[in-house]
Amino acid sequence: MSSVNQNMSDPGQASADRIPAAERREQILAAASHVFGQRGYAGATTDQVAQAAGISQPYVVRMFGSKENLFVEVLNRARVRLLDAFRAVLADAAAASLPREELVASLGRAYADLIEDRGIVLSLMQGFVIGHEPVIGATARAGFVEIYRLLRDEGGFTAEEAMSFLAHGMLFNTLVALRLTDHYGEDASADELLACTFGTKLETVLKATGAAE
Amino acid sequence: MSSVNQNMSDPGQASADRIPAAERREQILAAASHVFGQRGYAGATTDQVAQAAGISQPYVVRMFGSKENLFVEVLNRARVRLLDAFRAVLADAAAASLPREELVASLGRAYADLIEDRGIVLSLMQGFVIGHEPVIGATARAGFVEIYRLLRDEGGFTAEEAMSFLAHGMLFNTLVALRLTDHYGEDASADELLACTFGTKLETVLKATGAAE
DNA sequence: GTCTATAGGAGGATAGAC
DNA sequence: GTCTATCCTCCTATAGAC
Repeated sequence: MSSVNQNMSDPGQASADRIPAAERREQILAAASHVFGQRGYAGATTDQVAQAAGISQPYVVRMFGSKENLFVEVLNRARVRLLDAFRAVLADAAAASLPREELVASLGRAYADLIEDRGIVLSLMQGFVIGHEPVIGATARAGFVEIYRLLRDEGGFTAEEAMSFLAHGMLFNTLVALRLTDHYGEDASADELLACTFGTKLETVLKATGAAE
Repeated sequence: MSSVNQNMSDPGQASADRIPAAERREQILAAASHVFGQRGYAGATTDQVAQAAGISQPYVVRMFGSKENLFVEVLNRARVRLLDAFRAVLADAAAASLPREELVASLGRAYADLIEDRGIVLSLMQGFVIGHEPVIGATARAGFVEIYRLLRDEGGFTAEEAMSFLAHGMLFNTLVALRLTDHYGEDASADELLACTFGTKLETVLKATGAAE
């Protein structure tokens, strides 16, 4: 959240807040994931992203060309993170030749762990919900189908299994986006739903979503 | 979509486009459901709602006080429609003392039929995704929990059953919001997922989502 | 690589006539 | 009940200096 700059292993000019573009880019994407995840594409402003990243608004636009393009890159980053996490689980599962049920549970836990960075899951969800936008919509659709395909092809899921897995993922996303997790303990029905949805990962999720402002 | 006015049973001035407030209100809410469902709360403008309703932008604001308030009313209207549809199914099921599995299927079909007016389902989804907004978020949370409670209390679902039912509903919403339904036939994986998710209601959904612009 | 200044355009809301 | 005119804020994007 702060704009402190640590001692770079990269030599050259040691002072001044000049950071290599690649690193700055990642900083901005991380900040943007957070902001877009929270307020949605239309609801977020490039200035909010800039402030979260500790830089000026025009620089955000300068670096990504446009707000739309920035959001597309946020979606791509989130998709890659998700696919990587799932592929890691699949590799482990193949090595240990886990039974199918165990695999589903492992993938579910990996998904829940992704919420460590709430921006990932939420910005994806914000992308899913604006399929109407030509560029963003196409990106979101392609990403969604790619995840389905991963489960079917690399995970060996049946259509039914993959569908149900995704369904629970969408409920997961919705409960986080709704911020029901932030209101844990206020309503018995809601608590029951949260407990049932998140299972053993309830604590993880509550902690991750409660931490951020 | 048109602003034609039919012969009112209500007497008084027969000409001029003056419509009783209650009816106008419903017109605006229907238009707003459509627009908000499509573009989200922040992405939609009161002027788009006005044009969809065939009236002037200031009149929309005048009648509902603010854009935020209009959206809250859209959410309330959608929630009531959904709860009514579910209660109708539950009443029938009780009368026929259907087995649990049949009940779940019936509720699923009722939900799919709601998509006849895509705005209902989509504006709800757009509400769920901005839990961050103080007023709208609280409304959306309360509505979501109310649906869960209906399934548990009036439907006799276990927590697990209700959770899974909601999960599939969220996937349903997501696929419609993503507009994957508008791209049916373009990708084999996507088609498989759509077929698996919507089942016998696939045709209904494709027709309903394909019709609107 | 990063900032300040600012153009230019929407969009929500209000005033007030009819 | 409904419109036109309009204010004022906010926001994306560009220009150009350092």
